[in-house]
This record gives sequence, structure tokens and C-alpha cells, in this order.
Amino acid sequence: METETATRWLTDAEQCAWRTHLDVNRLLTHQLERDLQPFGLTMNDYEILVNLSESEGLRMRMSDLASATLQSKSRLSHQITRMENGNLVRRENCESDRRGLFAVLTEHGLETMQRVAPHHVASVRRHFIDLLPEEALEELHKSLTPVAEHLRNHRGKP
Amino acid sequence: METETATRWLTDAEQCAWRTHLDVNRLLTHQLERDLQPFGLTMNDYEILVNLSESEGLRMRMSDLASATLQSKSRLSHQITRMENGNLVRRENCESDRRGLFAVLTEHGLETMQRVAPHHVASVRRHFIDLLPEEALEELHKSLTPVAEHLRNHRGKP
DNA sequence: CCTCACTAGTTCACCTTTCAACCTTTTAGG
DNA sequence: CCTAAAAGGTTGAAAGGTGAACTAGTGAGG
Repeated sequence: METETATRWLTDAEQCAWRTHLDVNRLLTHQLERDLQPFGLTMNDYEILVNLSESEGLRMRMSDLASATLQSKSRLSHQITRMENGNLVRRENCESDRRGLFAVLTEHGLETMQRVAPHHVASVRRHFIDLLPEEALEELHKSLTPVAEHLRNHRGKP
Repeated sequence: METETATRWLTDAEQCAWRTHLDVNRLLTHQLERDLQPFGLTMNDYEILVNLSESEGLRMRMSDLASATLQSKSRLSHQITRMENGNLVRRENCESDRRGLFAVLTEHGLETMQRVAPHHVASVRRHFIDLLPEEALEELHKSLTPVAEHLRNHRGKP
């Protein structure tokens, strides 16, 4: 009985594409992180701020926020604690489900968000968006969407 | 005097593309990490193994390895220490420059690499490469290459 | 030769992430 | 109702990452 199947190694083209993809990610993340640093925020902080600022009542349930930002509950919990110490966010009890908590954007959190957003957007443009012709960006989006979907459906499995 | 310039916010299309890109990265990294876990390796470990296994004499100078993998020297140093404890790698002095060290792949490191590689490649195919039509992958590569280049040239600056 | 600036690499202190254990409240079944 | 399982969150310890300070060796100019 044959337990072993010949491996389909990556072709050169595939390998190049893959490595470039990995590199862009790493470099881009570093760069965006660096550009946020002067404002005392990390990309994680920023992402939380964005999510909350776009939500009804500037608040979200911890679980929802965790899955919106693709983090574990534990990690989010620590993250929110840190942001609470920085007075960007506060926790509030949920009346309808007494297990639950909201993360709520504070005034200072909102101001910070509004002050920083333009710089962050500029950074994203400068290091990514504006380097790609419009069709390339659309193409990229079209290609990546099914990948994202696949990965989402596939979470916590073989 | 005008100190403020109108912010060029992202268009909807740009925003979607950008968020998808971020999500794919996060999800994909998680998935690949999960798939390596049964073998006791992280993606960082794996990447080091690949780099060393492709090098003359199965060895690289610490600095070269750090820049090949886009890590700080500090981080690499910790990483190699861990891998040394796992007997995947060993440090060796450099004769020609007595400040320098080589990271050298051990026998066990090489075997591990060879045993794990097929699974990792399968994982990369399953969750990324094989989800993209061939032209899409080429397109992606073409689009991303200048971005990577830009980011590389731009390291450690404004 | 000296010496001074630079390069290679490590270390330390501090912060972030992960994972498993835990507590509380809700829900579904009998 | 009562109970057991599941869901919402937190916690604490251990592992990983970061940046600055440090050691030691190199090398170019005077």
C-alpha cells in the first residue's frame, strides 16, 4: 500500500510569487507600525479604534470585536486592558447578558483616532495603495477575496 | 498659512482591497502556523531551515541570515538560541572574521526540514497557491514586486 | 603603529502573545 | 425546576519580540 504521494513542489514562478507575498507583508507591517509609533499607537490599537468608531454607540461586545479583528478572546482582553490604561477605551457591562461586556470608545479615544487617521491613511497610500495601478488593486482584490473566504470557513480545522 | 492638507481618504474599492489584504495575511499566517504545529516548528523556524538548507555548507552568517529573513539581529539571536536548544542548528565561529558566527544546520535540522517540507508546501498550496488561477498569481507577483522593492529601499527612514 | 569609527553579535529589561485553567451566566433537555 | 453543557470573559505563567546598551573585533586615516 502506497502511503506516500509525490510532493507537488512549487514551480519557480509560484515560489517567487509566494516569497514576494511574504516579504511584502512583513515589510509593510513593519513600516506601518513605524509610522504609527510617533502617535503612541500600534496597528492593533488602531484597528480597535477603527472598529469601535464605526459601530453604533461607539461600542462593541468583546466577542464581536475579537472576531472582527481576528484575535483570540484572551489576546483581545489583554489588548483592551492596555488601551483602558491609556484611556482610549473603557469596559461597560451589558444589561441584557450579564456575562457580557462592551468595549466603549472614550472621548480621548475618538479624538486620538481622528487625529491619527489621516497620517495612517497617508502611510497606507504611500507604501501600498498608491504603488499599485487601479486595475492591479482591483485584480488583487478579486483574487484575494476567495482566499479570505476559504480561510475564514476553514478556521479551527484539519 | 495652511498647515493642513485635505486627506485623501481611501475610496470604497481601495478600502475593500486593503482590508482583504490584511485579512488574508492574518488568516493565512495563522493557518500555516497551525499546520506546522504538529511538527513542532513555527514559520520562523521553518524559514531559517529553508535558508540554511539552500546555502553553501548549510551555513550562513548571522547577519546575512537576519537580513535574508527580514528580522532584527536581536530577534534572530534569540531565535537561533531556541533552535540550538532543539538541536536544529548550531553556532560555529568564523575563522576569517573573529567577530562573526555561522548558524549551521545540524543533521537533525536537515532531516526535520526534509520531512516537514512536503507538508508545508501542501499547506501553502491548499490555502493559497491553488486557490489562485495561474494568471492571477503572476499578476499578483508583478504587482507586488515594486511594492517589495519600495519597502526594502525605504527601511529605517521617515 | 594608533586611534577612532564602524561592524558583528549578544544581552537585558520590558512589552505582547499564547495557552490552559478558571469563573460566571445562559441555555437546552429531561 | 434542575442539571449539565456551552458561551462570554478574565487571568497567570511561559514563550516570543523589541530596542537600547554593551562587548569585542576590524579597518581606514594620520
